[in-house]
Amino acid sequence: MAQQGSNSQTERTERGAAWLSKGGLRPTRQRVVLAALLVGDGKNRHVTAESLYALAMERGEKVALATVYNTLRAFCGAGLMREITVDGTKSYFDTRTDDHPHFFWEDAMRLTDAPAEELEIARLPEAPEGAEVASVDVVIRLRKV
Amino acid sequence: MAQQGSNSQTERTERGAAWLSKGGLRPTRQRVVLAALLVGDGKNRHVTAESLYALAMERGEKVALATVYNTLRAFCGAGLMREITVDGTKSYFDTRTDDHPHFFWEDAMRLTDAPAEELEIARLPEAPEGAEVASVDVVIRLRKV
DNA sequence: TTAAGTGCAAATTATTTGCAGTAAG
DNA sequence: CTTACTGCAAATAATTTGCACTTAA
Repeated sequence: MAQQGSNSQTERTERGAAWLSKGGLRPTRQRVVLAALLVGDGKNRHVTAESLYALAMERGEKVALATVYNTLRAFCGAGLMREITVDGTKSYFDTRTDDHPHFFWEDAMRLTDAPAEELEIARLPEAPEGAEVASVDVVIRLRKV
Repeated sequence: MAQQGSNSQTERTERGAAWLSKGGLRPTRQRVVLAALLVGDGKNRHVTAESLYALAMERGEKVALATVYNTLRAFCGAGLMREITVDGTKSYFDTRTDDHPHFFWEDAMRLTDAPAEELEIARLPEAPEGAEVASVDVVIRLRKV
C-alpha cells in the first residue's frame, strides 16, 4: 500500500533526485527529501521556508530549519526555483522558473500561479539607458469579495 | 537666500501640512517634517524607513527611527502613500498612490517609477471565484548592462 | 484635559552564519 | 580521503511594541 501507481514514495524520490541532478546539486539525504516534497508529484509548488519545513516535519522527515533555508537558496542558485517577492515579511519560492504572473491572496497570504495565457502585455516601458530588463514581475493581489 | 521661489522651507512645510490634513492626520512636528521631506517639492518620492530617517538626520531634524516607521505606516493607512514590495529585506514606500509600474535597480536596490503610459496590459487574468483584484503590481527588474 | 503621538529600549520575526561533526564522490 | 553539507545555536537585520512622557485640539 506504499505503492500507489504514479505517486509512490520511491517515484517521488526518484523525481526529486532527477530534478536535483538537473541542477548539478549533490543529492544529499535532506535535499532529496525536500526535492521530493517540492516536485515529487510533478506539479508546481509555492512554498516559504517555514511551510516547507512544516511539511517535512509532518512527514516525519528530519531536517533543520536552517537547512531548509540554505537548501531553498541552493535550489534558486542552481536555477531550479525562483524567489517571488510579494510580501515584505516572508520569502516565497516557486518551482516554476519562467516569467509568469501570480495571484497573491492577501488575507491568507497565499501565493498561486495565475494563468499566463490570460496575461497579455501589449507594451512595456523600455529599460533606461545602461540597463536591461532582467525580469518582469506581475502580482495580482486578491481580496475576498 | 533661505527663500528661493517655489522651494522655500516654509513652502515645503506648508505643502507637507496640507498633504497631512488631506489624510486627516494630526500635524505633529515630526509628521510635518517628514511630510515636507516627502512631498515638499511636489515630486513623487520612493523611500525606505532608513533612507527617510537618514534624510531627516542630514537636515538636522530630530525624529526617532521608530517614529519614522510608525509614521510611514500611518501615511499608508491614511491613503497618502503606498507600500511597494520589491525586495524581501526592506519595505519601500511611494508617495504616488495609483497603480503604476516600477523599475527596480537590482544592483543599487533602488526603486523608481516607470512611465505608466508605456505600459499597456491588453488582457489580465480574472480574479478566481470569490475574490476580486485589489491591485496589480508590475515591477520591471533592471540589471546594469 | 485628554486622547493621540513620540522616544527609546526591549522584543519579535525572518533569515543568515560560524563551527564542529557527517556524509557523498 | 576530502570537500561539500548539515545541525544547532548564536548573530543579524528590519520592523514592531510597551510604556512613560509630550503635545495638539
